[in-house]
Order: sequence, then C-alpha cells, then structure tokens
Amino acid sequence: MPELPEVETVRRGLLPYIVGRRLSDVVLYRRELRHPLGDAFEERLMDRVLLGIDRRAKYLLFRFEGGVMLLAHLGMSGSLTLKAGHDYAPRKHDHVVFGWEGEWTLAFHDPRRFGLMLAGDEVDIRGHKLLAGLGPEPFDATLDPGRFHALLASSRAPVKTVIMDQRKLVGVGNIYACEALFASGIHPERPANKVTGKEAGRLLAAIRSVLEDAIESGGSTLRDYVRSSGEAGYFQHHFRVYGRAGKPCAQCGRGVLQIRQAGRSSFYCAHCQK
DNA sequence: CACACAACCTGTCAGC
DNA sequence: TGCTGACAGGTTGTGT
Repeated sequence: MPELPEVETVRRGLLPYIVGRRLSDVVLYRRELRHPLGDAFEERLMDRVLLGIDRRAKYLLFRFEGGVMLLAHLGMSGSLTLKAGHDYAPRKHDHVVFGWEGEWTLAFHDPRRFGLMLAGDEVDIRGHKLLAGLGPEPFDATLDPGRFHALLASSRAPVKTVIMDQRKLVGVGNIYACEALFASGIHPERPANKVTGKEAGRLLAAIRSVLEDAIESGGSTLRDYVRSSGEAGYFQHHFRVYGRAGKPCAQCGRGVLQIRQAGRSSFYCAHCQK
C-alpha cells in the first residue's frame, strides 16, 4: 500500500526504535528482488550503527556509520515490520531480516517482490540512477503554484498520469491521485496542459492536504506501532472516491465512476469533476 | 520526445 | 469445492 504517506509513516515509526542501534544480524531468505541484493549485502551493513532514516519520494534511505547506506523501496506489497526480541520466526515472503542490538528484529516482507533493497556507499546510493531524475517533493517549499502549473503545462497527457509521474512530482500514487483530483474538482482525463493556473493552485493544495491527512492518520496508529500488529503503513483511510465505484459521491450523491487510465483504475465523480 | 502498454510476481476475490 | 480471470497502493523497459 505504499505511497508517500505510508512510507513516511514507516520511517517515523522506525526512528525511535532502531536509530542509534547497531545492526547485529542480517539474514537473507531471497536475494532476487527487483534488483538482486549484491553479494556483499550483509557484510556492508553488519555491525554498523544506524544514524538516521531519510525519505526521498517513496524510497527509504537508512544512513549507517562509516558512510554506508541502505536504500529500500516497498513496491506494491512491501512492508517493514518491527518485533521485539531476536527469536523471530520468518513468515512466507520475508526476504531480509535485520537483528538490532537492544533486541529488535526488523523484517522486510514483500509477496510480489516489486520492492527493492540496495546497500552501498552513501555517495553511490545518493547518486544512484534510481534517485536521479526524481521530481520535487510535494512539500518542497520551492514548489509554488506557479512552478506546479508550469509542470502540468509541459504535458498533454491526462492530469492524473502526470501527477503520478515520479519525474514530475514524487510521492503521489494511484489512491492519492484520485483523491486529490476529486478534492480539487478536476477530471482525471483532463489534459494536464488544460489545467488553469487557478486550478493548479487548488490541485497542489489538495495533494498536500490529502497526503498530510494520510500521514496524520498513520501517525495516530503509531502509538501502538510495535505492540499491535507490528506493521506500519497498513491503516484504514477514509477514501472519498478511491475504490468506491457505484457508490454515492460524498458531495453530490451521484454514482462514483471507474475508468482505466494507463493501466490503472481511476475513480471520479463526473458531476463534481470537470 | 511523449505517451501507452506490457511486464515483473503473488495473493485475493468474484463468478461459474 | 475448485477453477478461471481480473485486479491490487509501483516502476521500468519496449513499442508506436
């Protein structure tokens, strides 16, 4: 389920438990993820203290001492789960399990294996092809309505496709694209370059507010982040259009429609979104 | 170049 | 109870 808010929630959830701790054990159950984990994966990270966890787009960057970094992406079905103790019984589809001093076990679980982990020198990871060419963060202060409008104006593709394009803007996935377009009254099929400056301002504000709300609702589940399921990022959101085909629109009561765009389902209200 | 689409992989659910 | 097909929150490579 990971779009930006889920990834950010995972990051915040992990911070208080493993930052400042030494990685004492790495067990690989499967090296073939989206990219194969390198031969030296374990050795690079082993016995190092974790200094911090950053996020860029939907990637997590684990900063270790000695200039070493672990890059992680959760793909469609990935999750990171933290459990107390070292007597961890790996589940099906656990691919990498990290043991931390202080008795914590972190498991990377990903049934579909669209996720990815990469260990290397921080300089190399930060300069990695995967991170190059990513667009601005939605909360980047320099991303003002004017710049956002210009970004939309540069493409004739449907606006929904454009705001999901990580080279143009990062962090927005299928759910929050649908939700933000609904909130700003813009039809998902509208060519991006036909979005007016005023609408672009509304859309940017909607993207931010939708993401912020989701992060907040994730944050509220963080209290028992470890004690409950041990999972971060799997909390219930209240979606206004996503997954609600045929159900009444929250604003006008007419049926929510579902179409297919670039291979993904889009949900919208034909009356409220033009 | 800009865009659409298939592919990657497993699980789940609706329909027969 | 199977079986089949469609679909799932992402990204990338290929083709038009």
